[in-house]
Amino acid sequence: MKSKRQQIKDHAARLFRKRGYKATSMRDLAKEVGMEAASLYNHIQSKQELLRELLMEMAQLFTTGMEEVQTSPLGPQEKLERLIAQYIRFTVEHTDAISLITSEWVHLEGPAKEAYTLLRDRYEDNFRQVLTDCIEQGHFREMDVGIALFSTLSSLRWLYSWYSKHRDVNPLELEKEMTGMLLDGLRK
Amino acid sequence: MKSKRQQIKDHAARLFRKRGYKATSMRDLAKEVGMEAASLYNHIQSKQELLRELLMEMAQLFTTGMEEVQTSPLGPQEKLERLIAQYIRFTVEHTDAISLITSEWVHLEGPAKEAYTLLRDRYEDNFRQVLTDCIEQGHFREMDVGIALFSTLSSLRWLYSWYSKHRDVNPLELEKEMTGMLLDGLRK
DNA sequence: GTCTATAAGTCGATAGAC
DNA sequence: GTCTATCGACTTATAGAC
Repeated sequence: MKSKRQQIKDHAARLFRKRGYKATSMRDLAKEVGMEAASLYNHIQSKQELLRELLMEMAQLFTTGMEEVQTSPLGPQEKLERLIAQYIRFTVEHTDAISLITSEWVHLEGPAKEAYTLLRDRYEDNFRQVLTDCIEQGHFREMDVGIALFSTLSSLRWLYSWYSKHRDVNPLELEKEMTGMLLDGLRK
Repeated sequence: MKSKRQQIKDHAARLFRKRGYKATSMRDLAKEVGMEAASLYNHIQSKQELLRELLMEMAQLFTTGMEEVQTSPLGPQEKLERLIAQYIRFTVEHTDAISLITSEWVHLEGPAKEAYTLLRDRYEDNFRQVLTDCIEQGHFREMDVGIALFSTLSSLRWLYSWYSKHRDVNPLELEKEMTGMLLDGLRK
């Protein structure tokens, strides 16, 4: 049985994804949970706290995941494949909360915003390093690493919007298709 | 010399991109333009009108662009390359307004929302058909067209966020890199 | 722990002087 | 065409009864 606090967070993640943080009122959220807006405050401190916790939990997920891959004895190409598979798994398991890391983080206030962007930038730096290693090993084309990183992460970041409309797809099949797309492109 | 109305729209596009439609107040916008909020209403009807016009202009741009490609005598692969190049050109020329088509369209109200999503869905259907033709011609791998479409458009849709931080890049170089990424992937 | 009532502030938009 | 002043609705959050 989920705590009422967790139920509120789950509904908040879903509403923030569908309408955005600013366009979701505490009255909207309360209605979804099945109580009055004032009652929410017996379980949470503020609307901002909901956004902060949801985003920080996802940032922590990615940080831990990156550490696991980085400390593994795998080669760069296997690390990249592992990172892609990991991103897809996170998206399947936390579709609503994952969606917030793409756009809603801009509504973080105070020190939380800096803490969040620090973790995000660190993740991207590590991801970029894996791509650089892949190129240096000679298995990947000589390319602009910045564009390759942006293009790869864009596909992964927007997977949630596709997945939320195709929840029936087999995650393993999705992983195979996405990895093929990113590594080998569209062309035969 | 740009009309004051156009100046307001340009500033609105930039603020909507940076903070989002809901988080941008008419007082914010007025300050950027250099007047009081009430004075904006001598040039525009409403905040919603700003979003509607910005989005509909972009939708029209893509609709016309797709018609040009579809009625051309090119083969499917050349059509795809043309569509990618076109998307990149639109992003370079209208970075702020283009950004809105990715996420801010959800804040459209009334019939405009349906009119917008109709144009968007039609564009995506045509794009999907080009991909399908590419596969049937045998030049492309056998793959899930839905995932290929989503992945390709994700990279293109998020180009604006990368480009707004790298305005110095040569658009032709960008086009070459992006096309290579999408068609041939990361791997050599 | 949930409710009603409300505080305190912001929002989009308008009225009317100049 | 720009301003000041303001309306009415909506916002997050709190106070206090039960």
